[in-house]
Amino acid sequence: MNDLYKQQVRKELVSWFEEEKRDLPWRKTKDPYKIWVSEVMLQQTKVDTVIPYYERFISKYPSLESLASADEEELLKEWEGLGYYSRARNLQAGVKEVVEDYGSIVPSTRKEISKLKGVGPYTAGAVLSIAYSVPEHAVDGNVMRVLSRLLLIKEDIAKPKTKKVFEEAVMELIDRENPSSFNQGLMELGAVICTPTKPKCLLCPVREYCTAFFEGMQEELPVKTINKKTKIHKMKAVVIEEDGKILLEKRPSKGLLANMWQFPMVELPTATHTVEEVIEHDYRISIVKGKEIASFKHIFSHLTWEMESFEAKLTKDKGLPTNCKWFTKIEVENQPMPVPMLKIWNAWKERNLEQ
DNA sequence: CAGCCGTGGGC
DNA sequence: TGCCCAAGGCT
Repeated sequence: MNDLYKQQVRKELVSWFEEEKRDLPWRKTKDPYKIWVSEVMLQQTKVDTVIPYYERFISKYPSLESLASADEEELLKEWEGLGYYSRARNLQAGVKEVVEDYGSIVPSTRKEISKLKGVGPYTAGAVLSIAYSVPEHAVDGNVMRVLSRLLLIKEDIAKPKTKKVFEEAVMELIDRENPSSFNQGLMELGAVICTPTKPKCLLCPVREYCTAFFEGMQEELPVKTINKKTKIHKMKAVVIEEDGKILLEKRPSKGLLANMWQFPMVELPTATHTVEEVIEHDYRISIVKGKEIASFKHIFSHLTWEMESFEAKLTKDKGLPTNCKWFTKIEVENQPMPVPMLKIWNAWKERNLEQ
């Protein structure tokens, strides 16, 4: 990259971004806290999905202090449906660190901000450049795709080691006068023009500087390996109503769907045992299975639940585990539940509470 | 480093 | 339908 090339790319990218950028809620502010919230929500999540969550979240937690003192269950409820729920807990933990250790001022150096829980290399660079105009790299999937094409970088972006190549490229190319628009410009370009398939090269502001376009290779880049099949888990859940209350179980604080609530659920890999038997063993209750509620497949990033759910009647209670609790139907609505549980709950309500 | 961690949408 | 994809971080 010679100096003239870099200057031209910066100029075209920044001016394109400032003229064409989408009107998004988090682009109305430079508040480091709000930028931080948006960046965490946007991790592996589409803009259109994030918008309503962001609006509700900032409305409920407008400041570092308000989030720091938030109730964790309420926080998770705000996050319900967004996925990757540990993001919410890590965000709050990071915010608490800022309030307690940094006088409620989000740190403005990579070294300091990177110490915060949930703030990795990307989020650090994004907050620094967007909120503080610090010329730091913010390399995500978009940036790797755009730069792999612009600079004809053929290394496998699935390998963690490769990210360093792109971070170094950004540090060389970045507009030090306007790192905010430069970094966002790269991501915006990746989102609307330099898309994974069928990139809109004829609309691209840096087309004439793009090596892959010159070579006609834009569709072949970036190089990315990987794809593993998800393992199937056969899950059976039961909705148990007793004296107008519903039995829920809180999941462990680590691992899949941490701290979320669910209906009592067991995995039956083989047909060796019945649902009733395994429920009795795991929950120390006896039940009689009733009508089926909903059956569906729920695909996570690395595993699949083949769900079946049933109504059930309680016949004996030998002392529930401490993570189980009875809730009124109103209270059930206020517990943070993952999407597959919401599906069951909605199907159950439709049958039992309407007319 | 590799595996884990959600969800919804596009083709 | 099946697979890929998205503004990643943690362990």
